[in-house]
Amino acid sequence: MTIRQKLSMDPQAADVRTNDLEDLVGYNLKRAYVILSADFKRTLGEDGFAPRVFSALSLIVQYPDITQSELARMLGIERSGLVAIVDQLEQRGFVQRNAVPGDRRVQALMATGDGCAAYEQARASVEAHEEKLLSHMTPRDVETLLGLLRKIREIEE
Amino acid sequence: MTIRQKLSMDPQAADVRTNDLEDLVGYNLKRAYVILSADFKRTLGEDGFAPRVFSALSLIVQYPDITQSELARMLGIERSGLVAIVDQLEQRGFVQRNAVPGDRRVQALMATGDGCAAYEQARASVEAHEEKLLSHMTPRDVETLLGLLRKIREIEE
DNA sequence: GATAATTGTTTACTTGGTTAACAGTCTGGC
DNA sequence: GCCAGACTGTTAACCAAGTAAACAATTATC
Repeated sequence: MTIRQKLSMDPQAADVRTNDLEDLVGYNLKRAYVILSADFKRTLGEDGFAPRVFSALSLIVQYPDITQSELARMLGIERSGLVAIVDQLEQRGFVQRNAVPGDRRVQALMATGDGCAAYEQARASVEAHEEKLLSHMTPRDVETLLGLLRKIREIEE
Repeated sequence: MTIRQKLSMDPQAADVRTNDLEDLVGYNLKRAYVILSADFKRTLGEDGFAPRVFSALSLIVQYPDITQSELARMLGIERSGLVAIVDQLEQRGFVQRNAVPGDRRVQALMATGDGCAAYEQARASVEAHEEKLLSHMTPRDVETLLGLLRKIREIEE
C-alpha cells in the first residue's frame, strides 16, 4: 500500500464519524459548544455581549442585588475573573455596584434600566440564534438535550 | 423589601435552575463541557494528555499518515495551532513527521509504537473517566445525548 | 510561464480562565 | 472583648487554547 492509497482512507470522507472520538461525550460537547458559541458571537456582533458577559448580566437582572461572590459561584468561575466582567458592564452603564448595609465587604449588583433593556434585547437575539441554529432539530430533541445536559450538571451539586 | 429580604431569593437555593440561562443550549453545553473537561484532566493527571493533545493523537493513530492540514480540519482548529501539539507529541516520541513522496510541502504524521501504546492506555482511561462520571445516567441516556450532539454537529458540514 | 492555491511554520495577539496575595471586614469561640 | 479564621472584592501574574497574519517553499491551473 502506497502512501497515496493509505490516504485514500480519506479522513474527510462521509464516514469520518466512526472514529474513537465520536463516541466520547466530552469531545462532542466541546465541538457542539464551539458551534453554538461561534454563532452566538456572530449574532450579537462586535458591540454585543460575549457569552460570559451575557450570562453575568442575565443573572444580575434576574437576581437583583446579587453579590459578586454569589454570581461567581452561580457561573462557576473564580471571583477574580468576575471583576473584569462587572467592570465592563458597569462602564457601559448596565450595572451598578451598591454598598450593602451591615456588611462593608459586600457590594450588591443591580442592573440599571439601560442594563435591563440591553439584556432583554440580547436575550431575544440569543433565543433567536439558538432557534435558528437548531432548526434542523425538533423542539422535543432540544428539550431532551437540555434535560440530558442538566443531568450532567447534577454533578456540580 | 429590605436588601436582606431581597437576598432571601437565594440564588443558591434549590430552584436556581429556573433562570433564563437554564433554557439555553449553549450555556448548558458550556457548563457540561467544563465538568467533563475538568475530570478528564484530573483523571489523566499532570503527565497525561490535555484533551486537545489526546484528540490529535487519537486521530493520528486511527488515520496513519494523516497530514497536518487534514488533522487540523478534522479537529476544527487552525493549522498553526496544531504545530505545538504535534511538536509535543513528536518530542515525547509518540509521533513522527514523515516526508511524502510527490509533494514536498506535506508531512505525513505517523504514530510510533510508543505512541500507539500511550494512546491505548489514555483511551482506556478516558473511557473509564466518562463511564464513571456519567454513571448516574443510563447508557441509553448517554447514547441519546451523543446522538443529539452529533445532530448539532451536522451544522459543521 | 505566470498566477493562485496550498503546506507547515513562526510570531503576535486575544480570550477566558486560574492562582496567589492582599487589605478590609465579619464571625464565632473562648 | 479578643483573636484566629473565614469572607469580600481587587490586583497582578500566569496559563491554556485558540486565531490571524505573514512567510518560504511547493504545487496546481490556465
